[in-house]
Amino acid sequence: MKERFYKIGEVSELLNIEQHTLRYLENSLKIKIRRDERGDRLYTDSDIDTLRLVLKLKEKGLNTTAIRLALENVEEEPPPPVPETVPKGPLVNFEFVEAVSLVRQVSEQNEEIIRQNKLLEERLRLLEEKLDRYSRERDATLNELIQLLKTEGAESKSKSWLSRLRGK
Amino acid sequence: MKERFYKIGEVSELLNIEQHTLRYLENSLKIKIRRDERGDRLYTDSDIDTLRLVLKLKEKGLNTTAIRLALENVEEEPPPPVPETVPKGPLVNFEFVEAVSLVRQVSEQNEEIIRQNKLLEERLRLLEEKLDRYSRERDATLNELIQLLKTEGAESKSKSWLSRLRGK
DNA sequence: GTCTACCTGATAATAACTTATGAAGTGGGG
DNA sequence: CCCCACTTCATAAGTTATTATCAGGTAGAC
Repeated sequence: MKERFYKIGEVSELLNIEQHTLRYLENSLKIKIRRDERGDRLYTDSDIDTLRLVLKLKEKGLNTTAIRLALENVEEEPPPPVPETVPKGPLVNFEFVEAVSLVRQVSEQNEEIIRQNKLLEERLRLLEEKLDRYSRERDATLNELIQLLKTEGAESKSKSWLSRLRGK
Repeated sequence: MKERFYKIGEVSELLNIEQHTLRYLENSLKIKIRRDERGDRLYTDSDIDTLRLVLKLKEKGLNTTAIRLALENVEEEPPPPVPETVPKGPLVNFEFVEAVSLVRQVSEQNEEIIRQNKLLEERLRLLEEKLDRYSRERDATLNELIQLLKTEGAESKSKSWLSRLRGK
């Protein structure tokens, strides 16, 4: 648990970065580094990890702003596994929180609409089926009628089918 | 469901960006924009949304790479329903970028739902029309038939209407 | 006292990124 | 035929970001 501190010279060698670059990063990224009584920087292992990350992101081509943003969302979040509710970090990350909650909200609405759509869809399907059945029935009925007319009509037995029709 | 397309000139005015800047963004961000037969760019509403987002991120100071990253996490998965929980960080806990991408995702989903809704509505309208037509037709036909049966059938002049029916 | 390792602030030199312009060409309309 | 609104490719110009250097200082070690 003994915290180990590195001076800028060591870090510089360790990470192969010029000291002035380290100072530059510290400023531009607004990274806070401890100081001793004399004002000399004291880098912790964690700081070095952060720097390694920064270097990686830089390689990827992210600019200072993006890296700073990324760090903001990292620094304080390693402990909590998956934050059930909207993450904290209220100090810096107002917009982030906002975005997340917005997403939640919209997502919920979306789900609701999707549910309703499903219901609608089902109703629609039933209706279509019904209509289909109806039209088929109608065809059948008419065909039947026509058949009757053709056969029985030819025999002049009009009475019979007429009454049958009326009976219905 | 009618997709509306904008030419670069319109988009330029709409978003207040020079056309060459739009082309630059397209290249640097590797955004894909549809073209017509002549090669002219056709921007969809979704494209414009994307551009708005890009502009916002630019204002925040993110560089091309960062924005591209943010967009990438989005473009890929439009179909997946609603992410139940906010996904965990991939490479580096880059939650902000993810949030942004989530927003895009969700709003895309939103559009999709709206599209589906419109489709459903259209189907419903067609069905109603169809149903109307059918029932009117059916009534008409049956009435006609019944009329025939009542009048002519009663006079035993089956031949005449039967042949008429056959003539049809 | 001189070295070494650090600090700050300012400035210079580069590199990278964005935006603006120009040239040359296409196709639709009036 | 010319104008308009596009296209591409290339290049210039303008901005920012990053890296390097220099100057002037402090404190501990030998």
